[in-house]
Amino acid sequence: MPIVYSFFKVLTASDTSTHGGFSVLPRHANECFPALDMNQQIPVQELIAEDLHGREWRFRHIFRGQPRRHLLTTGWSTFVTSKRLVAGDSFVFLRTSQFIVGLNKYLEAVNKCFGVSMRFKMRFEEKVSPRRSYTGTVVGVEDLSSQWENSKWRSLRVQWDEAASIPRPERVSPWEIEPMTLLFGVDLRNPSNAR
Amino acid sequence: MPIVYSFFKVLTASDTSTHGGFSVLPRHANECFPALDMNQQIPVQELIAEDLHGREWRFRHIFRGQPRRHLLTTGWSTFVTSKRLVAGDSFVFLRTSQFIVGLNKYLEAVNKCFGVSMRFKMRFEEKVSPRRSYTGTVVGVEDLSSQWENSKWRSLRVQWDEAASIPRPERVSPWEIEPMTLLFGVDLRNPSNAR
DNA sequence: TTGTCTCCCGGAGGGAGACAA
DNA sequence: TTGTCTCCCTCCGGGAGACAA
Repeated sequence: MPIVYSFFKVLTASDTSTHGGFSVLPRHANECFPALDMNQQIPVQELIAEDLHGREWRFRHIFRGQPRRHLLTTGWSTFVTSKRLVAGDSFVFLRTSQFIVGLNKYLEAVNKCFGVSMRFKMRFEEKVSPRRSYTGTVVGVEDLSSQWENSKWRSLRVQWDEAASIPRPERVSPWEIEPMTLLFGVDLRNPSNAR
Repeated sequence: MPIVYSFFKVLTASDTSTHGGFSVLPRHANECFPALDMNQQIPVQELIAEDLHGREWRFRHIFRGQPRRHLLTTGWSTFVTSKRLVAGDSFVFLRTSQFIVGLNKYLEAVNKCFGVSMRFKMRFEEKVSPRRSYTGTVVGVEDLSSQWENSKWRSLRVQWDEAASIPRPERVSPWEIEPMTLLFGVDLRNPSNAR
């Protein structure tokens, strides 16, 4: 499982003030940001981040001040006003991770209410398989682990229709699959039926 | 019928620019604004106006410049940005008038769709009558005049339940009255029934 | 180490008269 | 007469190091 680099900080009054930017703890910057070129007198780079809605945010990441520290300056204040952040709010930074799912994607998936015996289709990347998608049936809905009750993460036990040469999971998350419409037992999207 | 003082102007580029205010034609200012104290070197006063949503707007009305002219300065630019006015838009100024009805009040009233035989209640001002409200029935829905087709103005012909010592109109506008709920013929709001 | 303060400077914009159509 | 221009000056706020907890 890949390591997830992330940090989290409760915003201070200075972080959310109109005068200046956001100060980053050195450990956080080292772990989570691309390395700065420390040969420069004042090391600077542009960071591009994405929020859970898929919107892009650009921040100037600079290492300056006496003593030296990591700061996010240009771009930070528009982020603060746009998100209406105030001192005391929390700021979470992640690079990408499989545990992060777009909010809309998640809400859509949860709305579909997958249940036992429901038919579904799941896409695979082209690099992984020559076929784009495989079909199957939900055969169980249960927590993956008692440690994470009511988590939707890999909550669906599935049975695949056909054998395949590529490895496919026995459990999937609702946002990984698409439900298929059934009408009187005839699967309208099944390729064996005329379209 | 009272005289309605009003003016109307197509906004110029200067009126909507960020630099400066709104210039008022002298005739308009004389007819529609309270008179300025012309003994002052630079006559100034504050105008308080209300939009159709009932929201209050304050403008500084000043008579200055070479040659002298009437201007609305402080408060005008927030009005422009808030209403998203641009050059070419029209600006209408009225003092109060019985023909001006709040937008929400109007929309609500139109939504109620008054029809013949509907029961209603109408409030009167305390100065006019010791009773606060009288009930009646709508007996006709028609244009007040063929000159103003589909106007809701006094479009409802009504019959009052009881005689009263005060003069009451034979025709009312939808926004002047309130519909009363009827259930199996029992008027739930009629004072003669227990509440 | 890191939050706050203060200073500096540039841009936005209000408010004034100049000026011209 | 009245729309536009330009100038002036204030205010806001980003961005820097100073400083202290």
